[in-house]
Amino acid sequence: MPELPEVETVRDGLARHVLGRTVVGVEVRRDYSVRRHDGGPVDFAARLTGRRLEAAVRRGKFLWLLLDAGPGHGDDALLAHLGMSGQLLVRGPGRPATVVVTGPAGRLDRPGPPDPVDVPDLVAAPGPEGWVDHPHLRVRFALDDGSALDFVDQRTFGHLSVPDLLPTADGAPGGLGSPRAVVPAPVAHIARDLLDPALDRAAVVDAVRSRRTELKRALLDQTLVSGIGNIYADEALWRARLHGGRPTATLRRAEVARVLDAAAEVMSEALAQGGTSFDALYVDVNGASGYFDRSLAVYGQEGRPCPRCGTPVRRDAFANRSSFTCPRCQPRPRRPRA
DNA sequence: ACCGGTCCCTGTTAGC
DNA sequence: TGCTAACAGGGACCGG
Repeated sequence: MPELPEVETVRDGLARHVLGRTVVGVEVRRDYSVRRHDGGPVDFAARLTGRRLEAAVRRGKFLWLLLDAGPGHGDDALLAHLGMSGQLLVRGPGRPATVVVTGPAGRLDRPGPPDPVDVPDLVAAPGPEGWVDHPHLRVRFALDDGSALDFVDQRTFGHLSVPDLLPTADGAPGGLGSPRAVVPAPVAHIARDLLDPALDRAAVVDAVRSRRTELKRALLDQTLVSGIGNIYADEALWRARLHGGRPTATLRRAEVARVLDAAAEVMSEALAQGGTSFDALYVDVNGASGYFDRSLAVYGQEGRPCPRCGTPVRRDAFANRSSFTCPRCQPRPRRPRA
């Protein structure tokens, strides 16, 4: 599923493939994919038709395309969250599909080669006259140059909407890639992420310590710092040699800073690996799964040796999910987690 | 106001 | 072999 580095790769791809284009048609094939849009599917399509895509912005795992200002419509944006299986594919006129975004669902939680069926049907797709639709195509945007932007989402946790824009609280750009100090209303409560130069790292450290919860829960709290999911939380905690069950109140400033640095580091590395050869077909899919195959120290590695000390990685239930730790590098707190 | 638990959804896989 | 249950994931939402 797309984590922050993958979403950033998508943002970058959108910035280079669809900016400046105008939406000439919108086809909503699954209403559920626009369930967060207030006016429903018809209004969703109406608000986008005729609008120009002006900037591609990301904050945490939220992604949005700023729409042109003008009479007859508000100050708004096309907002996307890819959920756990969302993809945005640009299908250029006369070319096979360009994979703008990773990756077949489940590649990260079940490491292995890319799905041999999921992707090749895109390669085999003929030109615009006879496009073969992806089986999980949910929404299609027809663009004015004959290309299309496809929202494909197997598990439908992702969603699209066209919300109004609000000014940012700190006056800084709304996110990476934003020329303006605005954010979509549904993103207003989402904190900046670790790749955002406007993030106040020291303030995040204080905010984490002021919480009355456990460290991993705080790392996953998108109102403190955004973009850290279950995978990166576990990897960052392992790098920082901290147990996610540590009560935040017992943490030193330096410990919180260390785990935040580690999270930023893991994400930057993933971005560097996944984003290098973006334009080549399927590189994201292969690159992403390759990165995770080789680079995950603990996540999903139950029973395999810790890369640092060789102790078997341990799996514990956590909030209806799993946590992976090295029992030696990451000692559990004295008081067992609640 | 804050915090933890639940649910949304689908395809794959484990287990009976 | 064929079925069901468990599982993965982020975030909105709700109840304490």
